[in-house]
Amino acid sequence: MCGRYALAMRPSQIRQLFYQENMPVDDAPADEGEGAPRQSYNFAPGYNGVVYRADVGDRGGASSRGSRSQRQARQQQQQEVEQGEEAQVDERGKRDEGTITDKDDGEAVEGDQDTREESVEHDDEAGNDEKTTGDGAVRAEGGGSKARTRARYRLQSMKWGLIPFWTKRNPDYAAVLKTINARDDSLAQNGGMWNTMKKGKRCIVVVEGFYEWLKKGPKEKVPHYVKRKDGKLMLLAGLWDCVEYENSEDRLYTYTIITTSSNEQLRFLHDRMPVILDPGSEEIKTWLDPERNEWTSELQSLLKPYKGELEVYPVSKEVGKVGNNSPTFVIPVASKENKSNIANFFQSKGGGGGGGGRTGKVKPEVTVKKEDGEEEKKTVEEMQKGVDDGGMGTPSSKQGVKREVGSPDLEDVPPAKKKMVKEESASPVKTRPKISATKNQTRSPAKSKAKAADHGSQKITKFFGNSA
DNA sequence: CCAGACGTTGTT
DNA sequence: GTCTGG
DNA sequence: CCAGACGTTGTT
DNA sequence: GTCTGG
Repeated sequence: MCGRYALAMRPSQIRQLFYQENMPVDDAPADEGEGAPRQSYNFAPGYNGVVYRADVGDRGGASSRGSRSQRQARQQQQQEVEQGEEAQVDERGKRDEGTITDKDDGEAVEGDQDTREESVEHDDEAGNDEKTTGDGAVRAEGGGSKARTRARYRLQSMKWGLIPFWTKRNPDYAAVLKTINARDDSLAQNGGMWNTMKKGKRCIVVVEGFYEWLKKGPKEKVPHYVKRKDGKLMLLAGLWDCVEYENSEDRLYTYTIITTSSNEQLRFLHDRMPVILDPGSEEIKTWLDPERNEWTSELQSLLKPYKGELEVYPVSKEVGKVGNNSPTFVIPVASKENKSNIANFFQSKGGGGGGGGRTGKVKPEVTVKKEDGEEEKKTVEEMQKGVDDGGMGTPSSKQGVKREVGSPDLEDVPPAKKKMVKEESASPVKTRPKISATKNQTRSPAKSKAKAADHGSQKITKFFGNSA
């Protein structure tokens, strides 16, 4: 499902919005430069996106941390969890209380220093511009000398398509494509690829909205855009990891987006949707809590269909072509029932459609930017070619309301990045696979076991606040 | 013991 | 159809 | 996720 | 890295 989304905002702007939601950002990537997140209304797998996470260190997973004895202790805990999951939650909470300032989450004595130093170095490589303390904690604001420490949280640039830390060589594209999403029911199972990350490398993936293609026939697909009705950033539950290929010094950070069943509102469009969490909510705090190092039913229960209100409407087919990028991709396209959607949009925007149309009789015109820098002008009519219906989404398109984060800002179209990141690096790879043997088309044996998400919903609270 | 998978969506 | 690129 | 390419020999 | 299959 979630295989394409919109994120046109700069990290600095995202940081500001996080601040308003009382979500601390102790570090963030630079807006521009090598390794900076891509700003695009057509964000695709393989791009560098914006991820929010607790600063637990790159090795901050449940598996590869701590001394041998600590690990054994954890295994014991894990067995307990398997035996009696429900009862375990409470005990977990108690344990956490005692470890808030203890920094017991694994980074033991030795080798600790190295890890932290490296972590700081790589922050620079990833385009982060602020210095870090590297200790994964920070003084709470206004606490005076008695200030307690709280976990550090950071925005970070990472690549979409998770590559596990144990991976030896650069995986092919098909493999990466399979890890742009992680199923909630896969996380519910005990073993498997997600096992280490779900314990210690949970994150939030920052988007403005995502695209889904409605199948209207065997051949015809109509892209739809989905965003929050309240205009806030859409925060998706995710996992991240950091890999260092053999014979390489470089660390590669990647992420995946967790999917679950669709809610009622999106059912017409697709049967799956990303897990959406509300900004500033207790759920996000729980999901990112670095002190939770085991997978519990509490964490699993966060992965449920979204209960809040979304806005869904058909958009231009131009978005289908990767490399196209335009703010028009997130505005509704006219349907038979509502031919004037787009014209209304441009008029309400104050008559300047992106260097295109004037108000009045002139047809609205937009500019579609290719990633290589070329530009192409199109009238709205042209853009709607082939789009007939799509009425079910019922776009409301009231632009006047507040500042809608998901709405395009035509006066501030972020410059499309011209350079594709050349990854390959020092690795033979890709060479001459011309004659490849037939790929394995193994049928998926429908794993599941799907522990149906229970219905419990949590309320939004004040949040992270300064310390706890 | 070693070797190999591990992940998703969609479509039929 | 299958594979690659973004 | 979707779109688009997918092939060879020989000659200059 | 960890688990499964042979």
